[in-house]
Amino acid sequence: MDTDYSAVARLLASPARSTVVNVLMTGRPMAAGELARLAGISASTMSGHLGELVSGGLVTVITVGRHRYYRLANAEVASALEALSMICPVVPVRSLSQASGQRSLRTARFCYDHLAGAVGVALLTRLRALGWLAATEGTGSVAGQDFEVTATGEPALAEIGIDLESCRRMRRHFARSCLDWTEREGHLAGALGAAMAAALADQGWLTPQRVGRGLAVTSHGERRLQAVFGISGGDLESSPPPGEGQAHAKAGRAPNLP
Amino acid sequence: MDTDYSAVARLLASPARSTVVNVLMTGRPMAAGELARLAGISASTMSGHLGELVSGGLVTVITVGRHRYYRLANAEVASALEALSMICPVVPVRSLSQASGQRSLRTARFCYDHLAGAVGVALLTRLRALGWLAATEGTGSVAGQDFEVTATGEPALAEIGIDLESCRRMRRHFARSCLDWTEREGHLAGALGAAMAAALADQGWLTPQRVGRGLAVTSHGERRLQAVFGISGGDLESSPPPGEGQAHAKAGRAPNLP
DNA sequence: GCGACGTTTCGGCAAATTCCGAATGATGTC
DNA sequence: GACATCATTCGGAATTTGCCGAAACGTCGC
Repeated sequence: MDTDYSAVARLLASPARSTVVNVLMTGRPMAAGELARLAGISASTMSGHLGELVSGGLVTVITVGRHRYYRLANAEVASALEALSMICPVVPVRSLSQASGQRSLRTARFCYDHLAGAVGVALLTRLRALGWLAATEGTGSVAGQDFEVTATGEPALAEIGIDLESCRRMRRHFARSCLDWTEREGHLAGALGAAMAAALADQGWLTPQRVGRGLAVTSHGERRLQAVFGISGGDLESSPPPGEGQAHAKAGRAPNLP
Repeated sequence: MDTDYSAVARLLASPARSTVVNVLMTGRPMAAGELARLAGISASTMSGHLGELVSGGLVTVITVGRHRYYRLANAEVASALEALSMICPVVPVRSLSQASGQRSLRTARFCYDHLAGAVGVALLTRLRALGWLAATEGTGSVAGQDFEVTATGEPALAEIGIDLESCRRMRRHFARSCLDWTEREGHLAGALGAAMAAALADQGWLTPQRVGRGLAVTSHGERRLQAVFGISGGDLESSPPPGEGQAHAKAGRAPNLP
């Protein structure tokens, strides 16, 4: 009944392994050698780290020929890492591109395999406002809400290249909101979220930053987001200024001290 | 622009420090010596651990006489720990009380200083349904929603011993939903959430388990929850069966492999 | 089959971590 | 003021961890 954080935390405690999961947060599977190069350590050392991450359940591996591709084990791991990142320092990789990188991370990024950040949040908001997506019966829940595509949404989503049928066939939630840890609102996750992220990236609306997992909206994407969803540039200014957290609760309930 | 998980994770990686934050998740400030006893290590060793947790920003300390009481630094830390706990193993402390402890943790528990679990979720749901609480303007957000007490809610909450004025005076969010990691829905956080948790515990509706941070609903509490909020016992059966996570996303988007 | 390449396993070294007991500070009690 | 209590700092021992290079294993291309 007690939670033991130490086993999972130990895996993240090494800078090398921390770099690995950080890179894998992009959603892109990565080969062992490439991860070694990115972390700046030898291939043999990285192999040991990856073995630990796999046996710890944080990462899975698929073998393709002589390569072995690693990725995060599941959405729960990605979700936990997102939450953890809110109390972790952000390391200044390049003082030059740092500011722009930070900004792009808040604007748009991959969360495991779907879209997070201001774009992800705006997208879900608009999809609901446009009536393309409707919440399923549910419990009037505030988070983790499931959605279904409406009759109007069906052709509209097909228009932008989403294959709804293959989404439904997948053995995962079809569409559900996922708490966004920078925007503090929901963004679209599940099979549909992954498909939309893939479609938007594929059609050049978004382009990955050279470093990190941030995404930038292309000028083409800006026009299309406005035309298709009615999302203007102003919607992508991330709402809460950085450093203003969920609750400064220092003045919490008075403890019953002796 | 990269997140460095290692610094924070290193702090949680030791079983002793993991025990500390786990205990502090109850919201109760704890003295250094008591924490040492709970973790089964010497006072001097614990003192070193606590120093690291404080300088790492996870924990704060207040000095009262010759005692020093430690607590989690803020709601963000508690939130991150909640999320992390979803991918952490649960350690069987006592094989006897384990099952009942697990259950009580899903039914009700403290999340930092407010109420989480099925009770916390049911409470927020009912407060909205009864019209005592209304979402503020906001952005039609799915999570992290802020709330205000309505004209009908005002006297009703006063009835059960909530001092709304002192809640409003606090330098923290008045009322806001916080994602519940076992129920996957929102529960009531913020100053009002803390006040309600304190009131319910104070009036004997809930009673803390001997071990861990779980809470049990007393039979008196069961009657009162029904009478005041219309929450029946059935509402407190936690909805998603354990082990059924947010998204089994193994069949994620096909990676663009070579 | 042969060499090139990506990856993992093994042995060993350097550094960090964890822990304790003894000593020191600070505070409340008599 | 003397003493007990709570907490911290210091020094040192046992253990774990992170890292590398060398060697072994599989797969690909010729």
